[in-house]
Amino acid sequence: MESLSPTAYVILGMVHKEPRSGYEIKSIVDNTTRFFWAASYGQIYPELKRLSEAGLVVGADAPTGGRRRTVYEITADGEEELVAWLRQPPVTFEMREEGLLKLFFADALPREEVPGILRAMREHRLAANEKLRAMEPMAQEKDDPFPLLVLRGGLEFTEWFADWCERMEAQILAAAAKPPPPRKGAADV
Amino acid sequence: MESLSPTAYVILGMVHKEPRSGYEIKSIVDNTTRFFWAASYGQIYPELKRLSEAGLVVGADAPTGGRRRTVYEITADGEEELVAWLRQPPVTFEMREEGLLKLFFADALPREEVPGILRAMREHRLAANEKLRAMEPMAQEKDDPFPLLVLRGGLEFTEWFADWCERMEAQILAAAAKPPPPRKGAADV
DNA sequence: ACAGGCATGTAAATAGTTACATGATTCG
DNA sequence: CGAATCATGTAACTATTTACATGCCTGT
Repeated sequence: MESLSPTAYVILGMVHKEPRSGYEIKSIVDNTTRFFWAASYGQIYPELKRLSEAGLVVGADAPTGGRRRTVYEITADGEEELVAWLRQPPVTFEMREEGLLKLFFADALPREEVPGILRAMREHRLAANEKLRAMEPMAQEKDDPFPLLVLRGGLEFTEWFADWCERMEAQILAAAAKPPPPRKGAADV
Repeated sequence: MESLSPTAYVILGMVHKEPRSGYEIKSIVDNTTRFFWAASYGQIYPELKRLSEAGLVVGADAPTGGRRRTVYEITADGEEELVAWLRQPPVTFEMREEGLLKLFFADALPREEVPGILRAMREHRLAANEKLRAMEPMAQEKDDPFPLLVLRGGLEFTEWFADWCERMEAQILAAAAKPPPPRKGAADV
């Protein structure tokens, strides 16, 4: 059998506890794992079909009124596949942070514009923090402790990051205000 | 003009200070921005061609011995484009962390196997931290302070994350050792 | 009646990685 | 001489997003 795409495991994990529809999976992902693993309809529906063909999930008609709806349940094979994956040491770690990239190249910008980058980054992290905070009550209700643990990691991370932005902004501001130490290129002796 | 791909800006930023070859750009990216913005040959060479056609960079033959080599220099238009981009508020923030995903689904695993996930995550962060540390002297030599600032952010981040993993592992271990509080599903009255 | 949410799906585009082909130079 | 590194480039593949099409149901 072909090896599964990373998104396949998100789906297997999401249908592990109870059968769910593609739509439900998407909305749960958007409210939980999206901060460290996103998935779109364009991935979810085709992947459900593939998983179903591979016998790792089974779909069942579960219409709401006259609205057609298919919920997918994990099979024994799917369960096995999920657990085998969970046992593999995690490898993928990727980050794409446009703010850090801009900061990295900030020398190309007039100094007084640099703090704005950090301010914008900080605001993004604070906004993310609030979204996570809003989810906390939901996660607390469940008897599964791990989503809550991960969520709190997210809270701590966004707080650390926002704080770092603040400190770096202050540092740059302080450096700009103080006597300019030996500067770029020219020997200003 | 078509809007540029995100990777295009990495390239513009990389050739901003001095002309560089595609090969050099790749190796600098691999040693610096890759932690928050990676790029492969498959992106860099075609993108250099596009940027060149758009007049944002100009290529010049600069062979090393008999080995053909093209270095690209940024043009006034390219400079303008880069600065305009730097002034836009950053938007992209993405993370894909297989470890957190596994932790999120860890309820599907026997409890005693969960700390292993955190241990593996921690080791990855510590390894990344060491790589960053090895780069610090290089960054310190330059007169541009921003790459160093970003690098130190990376150091702090990896340290925070490694520490979080350690604390969470301890917490899980402690919870497992202590009297098991009301547990999953069954009412064990 | 209409907005908004539920629900499934696909087409097209964009992004990005991996692997390979090719060939020169340098260093041990 | 052979390995590593410098150097450019492409083809094939995988991943992922965006936007759209379709249609039902619920609440106002």
